[in-house]
Amino acid sequence: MHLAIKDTKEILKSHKLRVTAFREEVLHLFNESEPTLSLRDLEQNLENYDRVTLYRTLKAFEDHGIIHKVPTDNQQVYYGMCKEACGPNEHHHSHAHFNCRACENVFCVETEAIRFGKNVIEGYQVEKTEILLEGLCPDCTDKS
Amino acid sequence: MHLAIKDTKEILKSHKLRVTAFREEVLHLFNESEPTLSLRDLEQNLENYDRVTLYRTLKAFEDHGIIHKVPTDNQQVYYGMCKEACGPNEHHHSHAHFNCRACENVFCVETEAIRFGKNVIEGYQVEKTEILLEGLCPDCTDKS
DNA sequence: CTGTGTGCAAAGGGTTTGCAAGTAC
DNA sequence: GTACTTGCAAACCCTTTGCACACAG
Repeated sequence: MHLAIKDTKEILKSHKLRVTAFREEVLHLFNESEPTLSLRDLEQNLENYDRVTLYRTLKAFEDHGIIHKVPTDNQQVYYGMCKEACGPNEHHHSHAHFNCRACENVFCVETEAIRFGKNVIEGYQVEKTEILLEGLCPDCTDKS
Repeated sequence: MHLAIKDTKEILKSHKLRVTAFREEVLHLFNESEPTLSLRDLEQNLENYDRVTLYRTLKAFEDHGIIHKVPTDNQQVYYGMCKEACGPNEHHHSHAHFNCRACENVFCVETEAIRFGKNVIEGYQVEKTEILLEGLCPDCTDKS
C-alpha cells in the first residue's frame, strides 16, 4: 500500500475548517500539482470562481496551517502545501525552494545543505530560515 | 586611509546613468544606511519627492546593477546596494539576508554556511542562491 | 438554528503608463 | 540640439472591506 493522497474532506476537517465545494476544488489542485502553485496557476485552473473567495480561501488555508507562502524574487505569490506538522501560523519546513527561470514553477527540493541551527550567526537570533534557489529545473534543462 | 564612501556622481557615471539631483539624493540614502532600505524607508527619508520618479529611479538603479531587490516573507520590497561586481540584470551576492521581526530592518550578514555550488541538487541547475533568515537582530535582542 | 462561507459591488492602495516640460551632456 | 529625466494626472490592477444571501454542521 502506497501513500494515499489525503482526502480533501479529511484535510479540511482535521484543520477545523468547514467542508465546501470550492475549498475542496482548491485543495484538489494542490494535491494534483507537484511543485507549488502561484496565484496565477490557481486562477488558470479554476472556472467561474470569485477572486475574493479565492483570496479568503487561501488566507484561511494559510491561517490553519494547510498551505504556506513561498517567498521568491519575482512578485508572484507562490503557495505550497505543508507536508509536515504545521499549526496555525506556525510553519516548519526544512527544504529549499527552487524557482525555475524558464517554466517559472517553484519546486520544493530536499537538501542536506541546510545547516543553520539557532544562533549560528554572531549576535543574530535566527528563528527561521528560507533558502531560495534559482536556475533551471530538470525538465527545462533537458529542453535547452 | 580608510575605505571612502564612493561618490554618488561617480557611481552614477560608472553605471552609465545621468547624474541628477534626485538620483544623488536616493543614492546618498543608500550610502548612509547600514542595512538595506525598504521602499517605506526611502519614502520616509525623502521630501517633496514624486513617487513615480522614485519607482523609475529604483528601476533604473536595479537595471544598471547599482542596487538589488531583497526578497522577504513580508510584502515590503527591500533594496540593498550591490557591494560586488554586479552588471545589468546580473547580481552576485554571497551573503544572507537577515530580516529582524522586531525592527523590520534587513541586514546583510556574512556566513560561511553558504555552501551551494552549482549543481548541488540532483538535476537542478542552480544559478542563484538566496538565503533569508528571520529572527531578532543584535539591537533588538538587547532590548528584549 | 447559528455561525461560517460565498458572491457581488465598491473602496483602497500600490504601481504603471502617457505626455508635456525641464535638464544632462 | 538630442536624448533622457521629471512631475503631474490618470489608468490599471491586485487586494481588502461591506453586506446580503446561501449553506455546513
